[in-house]
Amino acid sequence: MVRAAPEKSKGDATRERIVHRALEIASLEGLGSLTIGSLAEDLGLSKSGLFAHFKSKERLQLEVLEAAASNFTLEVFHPALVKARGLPRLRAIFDNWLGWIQSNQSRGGCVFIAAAMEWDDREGEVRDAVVDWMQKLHAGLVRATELAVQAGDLRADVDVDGFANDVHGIALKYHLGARLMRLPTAVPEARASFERLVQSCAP
Amino acid sequence: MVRAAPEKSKGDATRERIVHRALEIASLEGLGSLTIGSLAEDLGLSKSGLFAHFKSKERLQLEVLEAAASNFTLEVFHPALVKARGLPRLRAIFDNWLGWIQSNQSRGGCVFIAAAMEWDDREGEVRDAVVDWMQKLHAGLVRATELAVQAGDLRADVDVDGFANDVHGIALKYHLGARLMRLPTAVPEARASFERLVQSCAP
DNA sequence: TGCGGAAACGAACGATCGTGCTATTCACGT
DNA sequence: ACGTGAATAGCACGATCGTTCGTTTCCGCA
Repeated sequence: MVRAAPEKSKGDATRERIVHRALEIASLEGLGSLTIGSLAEDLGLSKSGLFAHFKSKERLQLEVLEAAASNFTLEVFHPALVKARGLPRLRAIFDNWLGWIQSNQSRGGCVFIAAAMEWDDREGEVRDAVVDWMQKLHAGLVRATELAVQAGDLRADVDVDGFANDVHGIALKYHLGARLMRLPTAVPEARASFERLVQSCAP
Repeated sequence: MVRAAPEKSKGDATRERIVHRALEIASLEGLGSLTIGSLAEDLGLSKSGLFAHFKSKERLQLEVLEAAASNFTLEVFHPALVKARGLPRLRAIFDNWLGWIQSNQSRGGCVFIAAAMEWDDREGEVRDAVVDWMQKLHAGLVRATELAVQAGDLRADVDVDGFANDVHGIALKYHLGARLMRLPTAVPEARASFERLVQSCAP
């Protein structure tokens, strides 16, 4: 039978469970180190039973990225929409982003950043998906920056693309400081960098 | 026999050859994806013959990082020493850094950045080595920034740690733009970010 | 209640992983 | 020139990788 929208069958439930756990592991060990065998054992499934849900490992990786992308917009962009257009919303996006990267629970860092470094010299659908998401992220940052300019929170002559790049750079450096270096000062340092950047663009 | 300094035996020569090629591959595929079998085949050696030089894969990875570190100081920091203390030297370091990341030859990006993302949630000597190098990199950037302050090129009240963080962030974002996104505009954008940062700290 | 298809399993495959052993080849000092 | 230790090769090991196939279990509808 061909179902239409909600997809609530038993298979879809475990499939969701698999992707959810796979995202956690991929965040910790990297999307490339994600292995079907250990993932199946971790979930109490058989290797072949898990594999049957996706016809290939690459498909699993792509669904993991898809889930991560939807989580990102849900945890970073959406909550910021309640803030007023302009600097408040921009700051909320940045703060949520820091929280997403740190993610005090078991999740380990932004899976896209790790995947971006892992796949930057490879080819294939995984790489394409990461590139695509990065473009959307950049577009989102640019849009928020433009609104801040329109709101008069930033000078009218700021390079919105450059501003988005700089914010992204601060987030990347924060990822290093918080996760690799495990610096307790990473959050205030990142916030300070952000505020300095905003200050330098203040009208 | 225990030799002292120059180490010119046959074994050391091939050992050097191995590490050199291993660094190239690790830059392209990632330090974790580096495999002894394919590396041996690539060099025309037997797997066991190559393995005998290092007693473990981890040791090989550590020597690769060591070689990368010495390359970095040789290509990024040392050439900048001919420039005058202050902003000229700082700018030279940044430019050399961009060149190191892009590295128009077969080498693929900064192996430390990739390793940093790959090992940020693992434990072991490789992680320790990456952390150690990152600290030294930060110290080098801070030192160059301090000299720029002393030279009067930057305001006396700038947060040198924060400045170093921001420069590092710009370089990280450039890595993404140049390698993953393959943007031809990555270099001028990174330079523009750097100049904006300097401008915002000008006396 | 029974039936049909979806879902999960068990076993096996070829390949490759890192790592030990032993044997062979080579370079070099006496 | 020879003998010796370093350097490399050959082979095998257990483990694990992604993937396939055939079977079994289970859910949901008639």
